[in-house]
Order: sequence, then structure tokens, then C-alpha cells
Amino acid sequence: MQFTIHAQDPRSKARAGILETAHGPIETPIFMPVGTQGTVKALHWSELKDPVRAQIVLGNTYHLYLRPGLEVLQRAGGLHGFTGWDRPFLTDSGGYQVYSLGDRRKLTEEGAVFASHIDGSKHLFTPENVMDTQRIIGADIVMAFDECTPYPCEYGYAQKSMERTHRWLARCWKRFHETACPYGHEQMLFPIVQGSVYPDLRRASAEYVASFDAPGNAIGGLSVGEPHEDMYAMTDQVTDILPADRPRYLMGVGTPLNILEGISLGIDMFDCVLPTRNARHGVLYTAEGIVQIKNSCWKDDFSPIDAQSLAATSRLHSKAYLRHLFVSQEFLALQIASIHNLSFFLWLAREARAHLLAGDFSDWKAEMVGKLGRRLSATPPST
RNA sequence: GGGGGUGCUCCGGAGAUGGCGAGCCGGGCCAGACUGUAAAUCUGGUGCUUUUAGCUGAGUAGGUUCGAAUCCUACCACCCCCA
Repeated sequence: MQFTIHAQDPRSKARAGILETAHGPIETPIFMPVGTQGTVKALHWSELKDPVRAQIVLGNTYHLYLRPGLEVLQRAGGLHGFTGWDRPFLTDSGGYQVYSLGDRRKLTEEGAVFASHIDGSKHLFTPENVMDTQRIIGADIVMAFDECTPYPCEYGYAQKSMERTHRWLARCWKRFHETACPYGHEQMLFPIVQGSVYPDLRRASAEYVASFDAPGNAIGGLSVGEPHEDMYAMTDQVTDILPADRPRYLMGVGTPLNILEGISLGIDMFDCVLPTRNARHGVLYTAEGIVQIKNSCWKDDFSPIDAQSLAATSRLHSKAYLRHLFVSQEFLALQIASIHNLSFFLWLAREARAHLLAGDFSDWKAEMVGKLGRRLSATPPST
């Protein structure tokens, strides 16, 4: 068994565990920074270790296949060799690009033909070749090729899409188990539950996915614009069906609040571009609430970016300075803000785990929920 | 000291040759959005008010005219040329 559960919250479905991978253990609940093109934007890998303390990073099959391409990746020894990151990777399959590049691709039973966002060239992604590609990338966890449906999504389409995703899953599973990682380490394939916001589809999908007895299972197709209540309701329903002794991964989620709710609903793994993208756009997450650092109210606020942050840069530098860096469009702004947000997201996950192990998760969560969504503003200087 | 030119929005540019101007483009500034990254991106606002509209404004002060950013006079500022 590669996944061990060490604590279970008595008042929710939250649990703490450890997932063993070929490149080391992952303590759950965990947040996984997104590094689509073989880099977490604006950060160096050394910063992902300290101060961020990332345990696993995402890559993307679609982007890495297009650039640098499979020949380079294979000669480099996979994504680990290419980047120098010696901890676990997870690669998304390109299923999200089926959604996000909706006007640049054509779907058939065979697979998806993408018109490259780089040069417009056509590329066919099938369940089989996506498995082959992810073997060459060499991530510790690879995702099944699915269609992430948009929101809103009519029932009829959601059902047809889900059924096709299921057929694709069977093809992925077969191909994956007929092949091996060229670098000799073990890889795990996670299937993905779809079904949009329809309870009967989600149930059917979760039951089908569970039948594979995969080492871990993912929930996709959420956080695409649906109300939070729908996202939570679908997650709640699906985690009741997915095996309890395997890690559950809620794809693309989310805000700090979403993550705490997801943990309560039995989710172990999260990923999201929000902490990095919003960092680059001047939005900082802290334990006290959200800071729009570009706002003029921080112009002469010389207090630390976040005195409680584990990132030395967030304790050393002032809000006024970081605002200046943003206003001046300096690269350092993106770096400091990205380090800050990822440090916070990873801190949040570790803290959740610590409280699960201590047995007071639900109380801690209730306290955090009251603070995380607040929007902070500078106190006007007294005259 | 003499001659010529130019002055309107926070800045720059375009345009405006007596009547469709509170008015174009870019920047700046002020906000907002972002959830398995086509994203250091995108959207909106940026004279005042009681906002389906009204008011005020064109370097300053006057004048001509039914009507002036536009024509005339004086002054001011800046630029160019001559001394």
C-alpha cells in the first residue's frame, strides 16, 4: 500500500496521510504548485524547496509535448533530469486543454486534435499516446486523458462527454499497464471523475472510476465557473464513493477557503494556478485575508508584506516596497509575490495536517474560514 | 532688443481652418477579474453634478459675431531665427 492514513477527523471526512512515490513521500493534505512548462512561473526550484516547501509540482503533457518536445525530454532523462527537481512530479494529461483551448481543438472518439497555441500546427492526442508521452515525461503521478467539461454544460452533453471520458480511461489504463517508465522508476496513473454538476452522472462516474482500484483518484470538471455549493456538493458525493484508502485529488482547486472545505470533504491533494497567477497580478493571500498589493492604500505602508509568513522575503520587505515593484513592473515583484502565496498555500496545507494529527482540525478550520476571505486595506495614517 | 511660431484633459500624440467637443489614440493614474496556466494577462473607469440629462472648460484679460478653441487687441509662458 502506497498510501497510509495517519489521522481521521472525527467531525468531518478530513484525514492526514502519506503517499509514497518514486521520488519521495508526500504528506497529505497537500497543495501542489503548478509548473506547466517545466517551471513554476517566477520561481526558482530552490525557492520551491525553501521557503515554499513544495513536496510535488505539476507539469503539463500538452505544453511539454509541444515544447521542448519528447526527444529533448527523453534525452534529458525526463522532466526530473531536465529540470533538476528531485522530488515528485505530477503531469496533467492535456484534458484541461480540451476545455481551456476549446476553440482550438476538435474532439472525436479517437481523441483530440489540437491546433498548437504556439504555431497552429495540428497534433492528435489519444488516450494511448498521452500515456506514452507521460511515460517519457516520467512524472511520478500521471493523469488519465479526459474531457474537462465547461460550465454550464447541458445534461445530454455532460453524459456523452462523461461516457467518452470513461472509454478513454479504459484505453489509458490498458496502455499504461502495457508500458513502463523508460527511466526505471514507478509511475502511478490516476483516473478522473467527470459528470459536471449532475449528481447521477457524478455517482456513475465515481463508481466507474472506483472500479479500477487505482492507486489514487481525481475529481475533475469542477472549479470551472459553477457555484461553490455545486462544487462542494459534487465533491461530497464523490468522496463517499471513491475508495477511502486511496488519495483523492480535487483538480484545479482552489482558493484557501476551497482547500479547507475540500479537506473537510475528504480531499487529500489540490493544485491550482491561483496562488501563482494571482501573485503575478498583485493579489496576496495571508492568514488574515487578501491583500490587493497594487492598491494605492499601501503606498506608504511600511509594515512587512506578512509578518507571519515563513518566507523571509515577506517578512523583510514592506507592502509599500512590493507595491512599488508592481507599479514599476519589476520582475522582483512577481518573484516575491509568488514565493509569498505559495509559501502560504503550503503552510495552510501543513497546518491543516498538523491539526488533523492533533485532533482539533474542525475547530481550527472554523477559525480560519472566518479570516481567509477578508479583503484587507491599509489603516489611514493618523494625522 | 527685433522677427516668427505654438498654447485645450495628468502627460504625449492625432485632430480641430467661425456652428456637429466634455472629445479620439497611447501612456500614466484608479479599481476589478483570474481556480488540472494560450495569462508579468484581461476588463472597466479617469472635468463637475442631483447622470436616459445638465453644467463648466480651450494660457490670462478684453473685443468682434446670432454663434469663438478657431477672428482681433493686449499681456503671459514656451520654442525657433536674427542681433
